[in-house]
Amino acid sequence: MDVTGHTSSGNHRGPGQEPRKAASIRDVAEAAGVSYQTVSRVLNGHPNVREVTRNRVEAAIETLGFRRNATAFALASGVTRSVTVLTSNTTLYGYAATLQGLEEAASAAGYSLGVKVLTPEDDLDRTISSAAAGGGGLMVIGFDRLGASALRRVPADVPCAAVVEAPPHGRRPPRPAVWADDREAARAATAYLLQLGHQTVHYVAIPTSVGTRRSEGPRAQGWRKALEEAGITPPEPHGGKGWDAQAGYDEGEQLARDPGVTAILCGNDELALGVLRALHHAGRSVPGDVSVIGFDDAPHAGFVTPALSTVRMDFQGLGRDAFALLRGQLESDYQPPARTFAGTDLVIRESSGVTDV
Amino acid sequence: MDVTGHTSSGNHRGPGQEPRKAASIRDVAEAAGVSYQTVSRVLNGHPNVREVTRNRVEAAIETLGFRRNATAFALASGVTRSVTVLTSNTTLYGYAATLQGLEEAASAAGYSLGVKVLTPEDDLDRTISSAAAGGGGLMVIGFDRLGASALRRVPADVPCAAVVEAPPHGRRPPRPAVWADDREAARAATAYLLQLGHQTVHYVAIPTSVGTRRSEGPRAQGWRKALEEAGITPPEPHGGKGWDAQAGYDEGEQLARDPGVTAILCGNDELALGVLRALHHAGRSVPGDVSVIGFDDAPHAGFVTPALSTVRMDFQGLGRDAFALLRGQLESDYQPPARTFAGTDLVIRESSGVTDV
DNA sequence: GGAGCTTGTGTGACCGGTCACATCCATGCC
DNA sequence: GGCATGGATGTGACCGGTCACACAAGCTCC
Repeated sequence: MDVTGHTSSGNHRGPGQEPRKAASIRDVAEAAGVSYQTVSRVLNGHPNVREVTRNRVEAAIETLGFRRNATAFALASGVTRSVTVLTSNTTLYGYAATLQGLEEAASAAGYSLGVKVLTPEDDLDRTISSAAAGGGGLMVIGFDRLGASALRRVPADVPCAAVVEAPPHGRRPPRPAVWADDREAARAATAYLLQLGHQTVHYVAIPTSVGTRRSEGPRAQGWRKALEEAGITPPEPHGGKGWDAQAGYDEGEQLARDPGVTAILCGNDELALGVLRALHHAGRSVPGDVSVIGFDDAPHAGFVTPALSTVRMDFQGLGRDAFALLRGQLESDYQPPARTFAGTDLVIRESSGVTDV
Repeated sequence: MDVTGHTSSGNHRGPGQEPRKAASIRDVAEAAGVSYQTVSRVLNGHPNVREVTRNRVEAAIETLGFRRNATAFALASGVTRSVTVLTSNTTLYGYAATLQGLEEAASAAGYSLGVKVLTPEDDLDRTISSAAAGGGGLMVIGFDRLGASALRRVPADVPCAAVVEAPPHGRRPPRPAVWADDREAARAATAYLLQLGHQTVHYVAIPTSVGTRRSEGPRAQGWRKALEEAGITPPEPHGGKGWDAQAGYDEGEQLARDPGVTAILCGNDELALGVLRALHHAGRSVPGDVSVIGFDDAPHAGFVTPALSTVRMDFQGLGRDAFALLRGQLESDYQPPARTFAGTDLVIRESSGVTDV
């Protein structure tokens, strides 16, 4: 079945009507019989305008359908109130949720939000430069290599804040940034699985922002640390090439073949879903034969069967905090809250349990 | 477990360095020993500039770290090349995918993209007005009531295009718009279920952009039509209050209690996931006892168990086409492609099957 | 050798707002 | 009555670019 859709592309402009230019404050001024400066005063709510004058101007604004030109305003006043988000992805849950937090915060502060999706093909420097030319600040979602390298390339004179993967101990990101402690979260999740009685825990990695080895991301580090603390030699991590369920399925097929695999930590819930599916196909029950824990707590995680145990992340909080950090650079009198955001949270559902072995 | 995160908010400005203003073309001109106009010519690749002069200017641009002020450019040239998307949601699959298509198209055409999330609380007219003040066009995602009413309120002189629910037969949306024929898609999906041997098909609705009755959306209409064509009186539709899995679960619990329910069409995949979960809890097997079909083909639909049969929608194509429609209004010499986009596609996986009855 | 064209470059006005300052007028006060 | 005060309004410059046009120098051509 392939049903074609429709498009309605009517030119919704009357036949005789000219696409006449938008009214400026001077047009309004003329219509109201005042100077353009008075119109400006009315627009900005300046107190020293007589009641009658104000009314006359407001009437003129109404009849002419005047809207203040934001471009001219920005140029003349030097106030931009806009930020652009640089991200390599907008649909994956972690990114989308961060973006949402960013948007909420920006909107609440009266900022407009631009979004620029980074692709490996385009010239990063050019992209950044044109995004920065807008005048406002830059926000970078640096969960992956593309985002991280974009962050590194932002010129020093451009206001910028980022949300990133937890940086290696003692190392600071190139710009003001916020992050969640997913290293510790991964450690705790792994420790929990060991405590359940599993001999070891396998890891299916997400791509990471740092290095090329898939074992280097903070989640992988936390997993490794938990194993080492328990005196277990970490097995070779899987994955690291993709974020989606298909990637998880591919890795899951391999893992399912190994009877020694009884516990799997996944870098995100999509991967976990794929792993779950592969285990199901291989006839291995979850959590009976294998425990699986995801990461991020995507909206559907609790509704698949078996319901996915996972680590909840406060992506929206991350977005909000990162925006506050940027705002602190943009407005000299704004003090970004120093609070650390709400952290991570291990949520146990059905996909993890005591091993049968 | 509650691990707090960190924020690194260092002021990455050296102690002695002034936050000195960005260089303008006149600064560059002075540094290169030419007039500002010559700098402008170099920036715009004007041919009539001597090789040596060009090099000198480019060197000055490099040393001063000059970036052309996009605001001033927009004001002076009258070219904006930016569009703002008005949407009530950014994370739900259909919205996110549409947004992605929009962004791709905008980016490819050299436009920057703004996003403004609509909430029931904020003043629509004010929001629209401030979004339109940017100068560029407006794109509205009108899948729901909020989006649809925003679309209706966009002033006639503001360039605008939308992606909407399929409008009622013969009716046109208030602005140039694109849509998928989900009415027909729902009809086909329902007909397929009937053909499998089900006596009737129940419907769990998504909220819709039109009217208040949950039966009025195009998907509901298609479902109803298929039943009527088969001489079956449509049962009362369920849902219509939410988009997410929890809403689906709530409706699924009710449906699970009714042994007469053997086939369920859901307004989206999230709802279907919730329904699946509720059926599972009630001990009714899918597709053995009940067939379930979703809508949208979200990324995880194929990886849940049982894999979800669903209707694939080309949201990205919708986004691209809507952008082309807007671009046609913004650039007088740009002719939007008249092609109808790729349509919907019923994808059968595991959650639908022949009834046991 | 000057008219006429092309090439390279500079000047002034303008886009649509804001800001600093000047002006006009009505008060209040001594 | 003279003067400081302050409210209401207007004027000119400016933000950082672009555009239209002027103009000088070099070249061709008759």
